[in-house]
Amino acid sequence: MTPAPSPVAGAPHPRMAAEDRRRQLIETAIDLFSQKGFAGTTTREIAAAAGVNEAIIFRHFATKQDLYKAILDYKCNAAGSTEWLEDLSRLMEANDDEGLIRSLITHMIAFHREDPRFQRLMLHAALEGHEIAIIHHNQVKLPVGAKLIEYITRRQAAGAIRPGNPTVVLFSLAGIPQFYALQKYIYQSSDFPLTDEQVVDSFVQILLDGLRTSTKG
Amino acid sequence: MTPAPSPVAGAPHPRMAAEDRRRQLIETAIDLFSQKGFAGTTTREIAAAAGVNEAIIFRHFATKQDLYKAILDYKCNAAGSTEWLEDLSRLMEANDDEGLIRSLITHMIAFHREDPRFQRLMLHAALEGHEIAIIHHNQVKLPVGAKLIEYITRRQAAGAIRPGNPTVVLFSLAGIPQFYALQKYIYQSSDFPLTDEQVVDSFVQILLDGLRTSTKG
DNA sequence: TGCAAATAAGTAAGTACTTGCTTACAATTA
DNA sequence: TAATTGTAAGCAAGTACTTACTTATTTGCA
Repeated sequence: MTPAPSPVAGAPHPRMAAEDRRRQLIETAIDLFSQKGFAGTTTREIAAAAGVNEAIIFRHFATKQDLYKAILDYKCNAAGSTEWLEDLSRLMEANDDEGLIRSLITHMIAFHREDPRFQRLMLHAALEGHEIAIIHHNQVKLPVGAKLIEYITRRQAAGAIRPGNPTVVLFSLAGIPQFYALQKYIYQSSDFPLTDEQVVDSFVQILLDGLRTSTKG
Repeated sequence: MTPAPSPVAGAPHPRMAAEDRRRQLIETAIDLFSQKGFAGTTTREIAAAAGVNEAIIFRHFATKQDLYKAILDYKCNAAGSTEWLEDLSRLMEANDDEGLIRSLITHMIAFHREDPRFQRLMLHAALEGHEIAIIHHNQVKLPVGAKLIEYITRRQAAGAIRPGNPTVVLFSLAGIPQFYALQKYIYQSSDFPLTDEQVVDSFVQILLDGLRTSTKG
């Protein structure tokens, strides 16, 4: 039983096991789709980048669209986002506002830092109105958002968070790290001197002061 | 001197004056590029949407890229963003933190509400790494950002804004309205019950409390 | 174990169609 | 007439996808 060769793009070894080849094609596709979008990437390019003939793409995936959708399954099965959800739940039960804000910001930034290709891909998909963006939105963002809205509402009732529409509070909470991560990891418009940890600390302080019941009148 | 017919897509009248036709093609191109991206839009589609033969696109624009770039000139010449810059400068001179935050947020949201097509287009361009996104970034966002950084630094020295890296403060300031506008006007993921004015009020309060020198030891 | 048969991974060279862009020519206005 | 706006038809190159066929690996059975 020989160990399967690691699915590296452009590896010299031909004749790969089907599962490995499939993974390699998906990885290569993520690379290219995330850089140039779905319409901007050709199956020929993907094949060339993977170092195989174009036909084998269509042996593993019926259509280009199928390869596109397979990316989502591949990433969702590999994602360890369930641990994070449990983390959030624990902090919510403890009414730990600061811990919750910190965890949310930290993870939102970490997602972009650790997998900017996937985030880029999802942005492309969302802009082009592709199905996979909607699926991802409904499976990941909506549930988290709903839990947070619930928590915010409860904490508002307890007088710990400023009153007002809880969605507005959520937008403030999510907007800051999202914008930061976009600028730093997706557009890479400016190299930024501070580490993510330092930035997170500042964001947490700003949001804590901003979101808690006003100390002024 | 007959009044030029308004450049409406699919207008029944052929034989348009060159300048009008040019404008109409640009408007139509904005529509399609903003929906499907540059690579995802064909010149044939643009011609069909404009109700003319494909060849006349290339009479007015040497290449598809040229039409793409012309959009930027067209929009920049029509933009009334200079007034806004003067508005910002005035508020900065007066050290009016609240007024400045409100103006920034209001205008960032208004840009998306009033011209979501252009914002979508720029998002596409930024993701695909097109030149026009860099030009727009350098001509619009960088100058405003630099002015704001300058202001924040000054107000930090005066003890009015919390200390720390001014770019972090700017990210908080810009991130919230940007995220809100993206969700509401670009992705249209959820219809939102509150008006922009109400949302702006909340954002201003949150940011004022969050950004001013901490009231708590 | 040895080894042919079955299975699956690979390719070269196409398919029908679409792409951005061009050319030759007709209609409209000055 | 002279200039300009328009179009029909098509080009070479590229698109997603197929086909016919070759090669390697696994498997069933002596």
